[in-house]
Amino acid sequence: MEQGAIPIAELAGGFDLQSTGESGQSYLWDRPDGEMYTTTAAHGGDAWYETVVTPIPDVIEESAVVRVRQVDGELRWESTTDAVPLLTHLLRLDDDLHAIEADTPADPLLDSAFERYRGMRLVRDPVFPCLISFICSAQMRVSRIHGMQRRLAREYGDEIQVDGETYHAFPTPGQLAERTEEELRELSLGYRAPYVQRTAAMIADGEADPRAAMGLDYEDARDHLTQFVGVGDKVADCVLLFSLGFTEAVPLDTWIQTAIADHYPDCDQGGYVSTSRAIREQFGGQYAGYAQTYVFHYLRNGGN
DNA sequence: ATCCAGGATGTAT
DNA sequence: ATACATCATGGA
Repeated sequence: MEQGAIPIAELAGGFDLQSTGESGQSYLWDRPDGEMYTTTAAHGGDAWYETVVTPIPDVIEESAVVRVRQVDGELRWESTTDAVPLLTHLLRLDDDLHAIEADTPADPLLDSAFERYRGMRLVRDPVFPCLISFICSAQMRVSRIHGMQRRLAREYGDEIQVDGETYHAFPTPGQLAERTEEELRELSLGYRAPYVQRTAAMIADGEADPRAAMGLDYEDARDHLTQFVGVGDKVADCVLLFSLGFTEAVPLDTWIQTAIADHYPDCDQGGYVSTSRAIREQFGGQYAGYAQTYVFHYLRNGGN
């Protein structure tokens, strides 16, 4: 594989690979050391993370294997292609974290969360794997969501052999659409199995395209995504934030609902849409999703 | 054993 | 629009 390194010092606001990779944004990376989600983020870490990326228009034309680790102030990578534009895309390395933090309102919770996980970036997942990941996320723990995506890739995705190692791409819409609900239940998807199968079929059949949301205003984009089975407002917000580049999206999950109750009670407007508007403004508007992700990771790790 | 996890759906009001 | 029961699974 090709190799290279990106100096962290060249990235505005730095970078923290472990908090970016293990904060419950993306479920498409894996640690070959088997320690995903097992160690606290306290000591940073220098573990390898790897993923298989299927073609992304204007970024990569062929499927690629990418491995990356953070050590000695560098982001070192191995890949079947030039990983610099690919990692820049997937890990949003061109975001200016200084500017984003400066645009985020100061309050005790946000200050603590940004300080604790400085260098954490949003991800930009491929949209179909992201959509399936968050359909699977309903009432499920982070580590188990990750396990589901690993099993889907291992059972139904294309195999790629590189340097004697076997990698598995995430299945395409067609590959998932041709599985039965019963087969997916065998992977412990539970009641989410028919949601995954039916959404994959909608996309494979050309009935709907999640990428069409990219050309819409934020709330219209969210409504567009809720047409998929198993996708409500919250999952739609996750796809907008972690795949489609809507950095203003604030997914209202259980942790953020708790944060609203404890820290921003005036933002509780009853329904999802109006509460979303209020917390989005509370978190600074355009990059409110960054604040959401810091708060989520901070609170989920015990608020310390 | 009982509770809970990055919620969504179908149904009734 | 809003309220409610129901939906699998496995770890604490």
